[in-house]
Amino acid sequence: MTENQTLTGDEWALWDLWTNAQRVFAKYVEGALQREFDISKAEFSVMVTLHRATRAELRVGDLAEALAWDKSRVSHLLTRMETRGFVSRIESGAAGRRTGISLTPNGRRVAQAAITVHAGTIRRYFLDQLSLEQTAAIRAWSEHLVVSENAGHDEG
Amino acid sequence: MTENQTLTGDEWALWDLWTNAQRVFAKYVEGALQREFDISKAEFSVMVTLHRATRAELRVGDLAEALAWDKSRVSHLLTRMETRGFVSRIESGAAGRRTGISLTPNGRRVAQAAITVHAGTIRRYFLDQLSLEQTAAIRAWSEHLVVSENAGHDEG
DNA sequence: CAAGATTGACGAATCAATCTTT
DNA sequence: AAAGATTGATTCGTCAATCTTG
Repeated sequence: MTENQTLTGDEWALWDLWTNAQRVFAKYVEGALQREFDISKAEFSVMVTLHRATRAELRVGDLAEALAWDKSRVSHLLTRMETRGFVSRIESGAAGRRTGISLTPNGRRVAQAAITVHAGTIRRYFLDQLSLEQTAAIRAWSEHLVVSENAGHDEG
Repeated sequence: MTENQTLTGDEWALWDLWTNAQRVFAKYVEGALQREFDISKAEFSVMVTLHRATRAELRVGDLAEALAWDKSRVSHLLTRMETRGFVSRIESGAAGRRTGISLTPNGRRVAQAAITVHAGTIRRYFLDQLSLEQTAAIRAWSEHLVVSENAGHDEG
């Protein structure tokens, strides 16, 4: 539990270093998407989800669940992406005339290219920088956290 | 360099796990500040910087530099924090009647308590979860990235 | 009215433009 | 005019309210 605690200088330094590294890394990853395709991380996430989907059309709720986002966030973003010609909202006549979302041909083209660039950035600044030990360390810590969330954790 | 690249399933899984862990961790850290003090991460950052400062008053530019933020962001945030009674903008008569920023008594009290809670959260979800090897791994990767930024990196 | 989606209002961050002091 | 700070416009995300379909 969170008793009265403070961090030592070393602990603070590690924390500070780590948060800074995250910031720098995010800057590289998102900067590449912005520079080369003028898309945000959020737009990229939607593109990836649509691109990977086996079904041709996804619903807003599917996207929201896959991305763990608010439905309204998805809806707002889709409106902007529709304006820019990346996605289209279509009628899926099959299972009850619900609105379906799909990438436009142009959106699909951008998605493909962005995924490649994104993979390169991750490789360059993340995967290629990690030794086996570092990979294991990151995996272990990450798994612990993600599992703790799914398990529901006892909050103070 | 970023040639035509894709990620293997394992690589993608590691990346996905890691980004998820970051999200979960941020949720814990920021959630605690929000829940217990109703302050955002940004407000906390300003409080910490003011609290740690040796000088009694900092200028907007000092805060902006320390936090690596836009000056206007600092200014906007200070306006909100001033409204909430956390900070005050005062005249520092000494070195040329420039506006100085300082924590109010209440702001200082909240800052102190928030720093303690924050330290506890970091301990619980970050420091206590890391073995020596993991700590070293994270430090090495972080240092590499942060140094690469300061050195200026060659952008493909 | 329940589920799914959209819309509007607001808070917060960014960028450009403006104001102030020397 | 240069440095420092603020302000305004725009954009994105969140929350609550509304619209729509069955």
